[in-house]
Amino acid sequence: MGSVKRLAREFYTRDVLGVAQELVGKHLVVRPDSGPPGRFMITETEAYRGHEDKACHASRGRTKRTDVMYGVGGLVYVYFVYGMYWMFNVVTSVENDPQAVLIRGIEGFDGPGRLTRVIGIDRSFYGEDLTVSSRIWIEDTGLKPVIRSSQRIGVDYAGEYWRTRPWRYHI
DNA sequence: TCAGTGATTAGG
DNA sequence: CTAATCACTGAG
Repeated sequence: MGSVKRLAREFYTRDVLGVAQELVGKHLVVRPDSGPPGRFMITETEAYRGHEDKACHASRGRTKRTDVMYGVGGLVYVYFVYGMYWMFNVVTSVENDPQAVLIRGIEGFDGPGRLTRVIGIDRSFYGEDLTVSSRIWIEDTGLKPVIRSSQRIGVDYAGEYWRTRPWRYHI
């Protein structure tokens, strides 16, 4: 699936703070089993930055769930939470530096659990490679929206310092 | 404000 | 094996 606008490896193998900001305004493309691909502009993201970040799942080490975060940037990290919701994340940085961007909103659908339901992302996307997959990828749009930042949502457990990092980015 | 819902994880 | 936790959502 060779779209010329598909983001390549170099986009993802950078620090998560830059990638999270630049993903806002890009197009997430998801291909259902049959029919045309769905395109959704990313409107909100959050950065989770490796072992030291107490809000990041990888701060408690490498487990079956977090394994993909230790892979190369551009892989998909999906996990299930609260018994109902799939969370969709994009792995960033190089191998063994477990960073990821949580996609929190797409145009028309705010909320990380809502959007995965709408666009049909589930466990089967775990480990998918956005740079080569025919099911899911991200495209450049040329847009550079004005971004605002704020504290991350739902990470009160991480303690004062990590809870207050302004690593949520949105239009 | 708060219940629902079940995978994941740490601990015995 | 058990029990606590959880990067959430929608109803009231």
